[in-house]
Amino acid sequence: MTIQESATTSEGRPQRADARRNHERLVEAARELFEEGTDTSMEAIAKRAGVGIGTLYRHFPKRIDVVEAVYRDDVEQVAIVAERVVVELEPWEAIDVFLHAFVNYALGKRRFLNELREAFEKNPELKSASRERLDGAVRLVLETAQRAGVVRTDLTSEEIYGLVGSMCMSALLTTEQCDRLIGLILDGLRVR
Amino acid sequence: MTIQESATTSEGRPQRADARRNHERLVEAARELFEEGTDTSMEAIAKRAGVGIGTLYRHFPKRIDVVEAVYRDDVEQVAIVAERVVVELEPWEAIDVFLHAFVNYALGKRRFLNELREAFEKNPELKSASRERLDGAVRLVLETAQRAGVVRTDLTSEEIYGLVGSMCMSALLTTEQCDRLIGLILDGLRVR
Amino acid sequence: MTIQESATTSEGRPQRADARRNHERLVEAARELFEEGTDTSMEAIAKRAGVGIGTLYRHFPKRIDVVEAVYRDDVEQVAIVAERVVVELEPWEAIDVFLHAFVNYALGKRRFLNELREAFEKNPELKSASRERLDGAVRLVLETAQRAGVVRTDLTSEEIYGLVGSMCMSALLTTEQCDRLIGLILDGLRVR
Amino acid sequence: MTIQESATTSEGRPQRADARRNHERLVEAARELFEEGTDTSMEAIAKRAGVGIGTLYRHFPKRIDVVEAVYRDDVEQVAIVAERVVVELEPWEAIDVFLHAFVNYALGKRRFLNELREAFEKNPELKSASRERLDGAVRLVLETAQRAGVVRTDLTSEEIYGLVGSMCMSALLTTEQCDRLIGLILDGLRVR
DNA sequence: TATGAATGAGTGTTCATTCAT
DNA sequence: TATGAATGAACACTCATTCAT
Repeated sequence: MTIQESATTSEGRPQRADARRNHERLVEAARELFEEGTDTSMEAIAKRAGVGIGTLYRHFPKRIDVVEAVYRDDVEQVAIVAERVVVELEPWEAIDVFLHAFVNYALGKRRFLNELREAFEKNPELKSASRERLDGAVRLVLETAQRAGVVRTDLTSEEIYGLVGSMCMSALLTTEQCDRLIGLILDGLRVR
Repeated sequence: MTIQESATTSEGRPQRADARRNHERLVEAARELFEEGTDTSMEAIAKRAGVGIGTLYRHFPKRIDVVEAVYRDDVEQVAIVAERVVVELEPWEAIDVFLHAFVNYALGKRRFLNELREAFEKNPELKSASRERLDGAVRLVLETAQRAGVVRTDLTSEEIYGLVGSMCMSALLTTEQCDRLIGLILDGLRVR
Repeated sequence: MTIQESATTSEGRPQRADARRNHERLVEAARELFEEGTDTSMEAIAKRAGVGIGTLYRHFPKRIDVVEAVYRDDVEQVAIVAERVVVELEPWEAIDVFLHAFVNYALGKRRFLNELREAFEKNPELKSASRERLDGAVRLVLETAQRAGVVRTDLTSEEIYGLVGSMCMSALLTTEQCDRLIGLILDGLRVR
Repeated sequence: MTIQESATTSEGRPQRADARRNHERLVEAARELFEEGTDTSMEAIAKRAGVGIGTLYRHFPKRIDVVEAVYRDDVEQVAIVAERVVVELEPWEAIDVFLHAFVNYALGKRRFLNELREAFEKNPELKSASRERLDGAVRLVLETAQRAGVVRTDLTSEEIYGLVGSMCMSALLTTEQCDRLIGLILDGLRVR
């Protein structure tokens, strides 16, 4: 499901098949553990990925590099969903499905926020790049719906993204409350 | 600004002046460090408060007790601001000032979220109690403005609270963006 | 049951009734906690005795002073039992009752051994004095029985005392095994 | 002197030469410190073994695991002595040498008792297994001597073991007294 | 190259002891 | 005098990171 599936990359990322395999496994393992929230040590990540701690460090020299890799992959996956719903579903259905997917997805990041903030501070490029990618995804879905006349036009993707995304991050709302609020937002968006 | 200023409390909180002083200092030190986000060890809190580590532990036997104390105090302060603006300012000004105060305030909690979530899990009473207090504060301001006819009546305090509060928690929004979004929300609330 | 019941002591021990009362309470509380074995902090002792930690330190400036006081009191109590059985019971019954009492008593000291050893090292007088007192007690019972012709005469009190006392201290024997072994020893002692 | 000298073990103990070396060093260091009795912190054990604290924890995740390892090794060594004297010495000499060795050995455990008791409570298997091993060792020596007709036959290994072993544990007996008492016991055992 | 053993600074927490009230 | 608040050294234990095999 990830996007970097080519065997070689310009920046010299893993060539050998097993190395690439390990890279993916590690990101996946880290994602799962970050979502579970507890005991996310480097050791635990390596173990869950089924490799030695040394191998983890070969791929990601610092802990924060793991955080960054997970987040880049996360963003990529959301963007891919956007691209998919736009071509596969009706405009309104697309935005409905996308927002709920986005919410469900984002909810898994709650425990990950402090690490993420740190990653942003150390590497501002990460923030701007993923920001753009996410904005693009939301805009893609939103503007398609707006062009089809099913969604209000006085809202920017950034505003939607800000409200929805941040809402999901709150420690104060339950999953159910988030879903209900999304319903409210969708109601507000719809042209009747 | 805190509310418990009487020399004795019914629940048996510290009576001795120096003990009360230390208690306040510790909460204050903890709040500052939680806002700064990094290096929030018990040692650091005690040091910033200017007391020995043992004193910190006498007041708060577990780390999570510090988190809880800071949060309770936080909630109290927000509620107090609500009560103050309602009597001191015009209805619309009150809601405007309150929401911006709330936002500025909540922004300081960003780094504090994971700890807070853990505290909620360990002590559900903390969540419900502070939830009620906050809801009450927001409702006080909102309903006053609604009765004065300056704010739409089709919104509940809970919705306001949910949107605003969670927005502030996002790692993805800058302080400036939050302030701008608050402006948008206020615009949406106003009866014109 | 303790022996120092006079209101004044040559060495300047507590004069005031409440102080003496506290002293006794503290020793009693400490004994109970040492037997239970866990969490025998100075704080816990003071609490169980119903006094403040400061009061504990007024009576016993160092932790080891509590250990010493408990042990002196222990020895005294055993000696008193010896003196009592000798006058109140038949010779054989006396030794039988005494040894079982001694065993039951000594079993409570198991968790106390390391502290005791330390006390001996810091204050050799404690060891020799209590040693003498205990030896005297055992000898009193033993020799009375020997003179009455119901117990073998080729054993010294020291040997009895060594075997029985140390047996009780073992981590390796259960209470039941200790009782059984005492039976064996009594069998061996008896003149038939 | 230890028994596990093969490079690999069935249960997955450390394979790497340096790891095995460290394991042994750590047990040895811990034994020495437990015998000395004071200041037996994990830090002190690691230091004495010449490794970092992390290495100690890699080998023994909890303090009690060190206690257990030391005790298992202790028991093993005593058993090995028994097996050796039985084949290398005359029956009476064997029992004489063995008991004195046992005593000297056990005396080193005095300061170790409370830790040991805790280990027994947490892991009853430890108690039963080592108990069996020790009983077997004593029985081996005793029965060999009994079959050779040099020792009384009306004593079980358990009784010997109970008396001798526990005697050594006493805080109240000096090393010399223990040796003397062993002499007495040997006298009592001998068939004349 | 992959592995996992080694490292040690850092963390939460305890507790004997001191001292202000 | 009795109280309990304050102190800080010490402890068991964790984990990111380095390095030998």
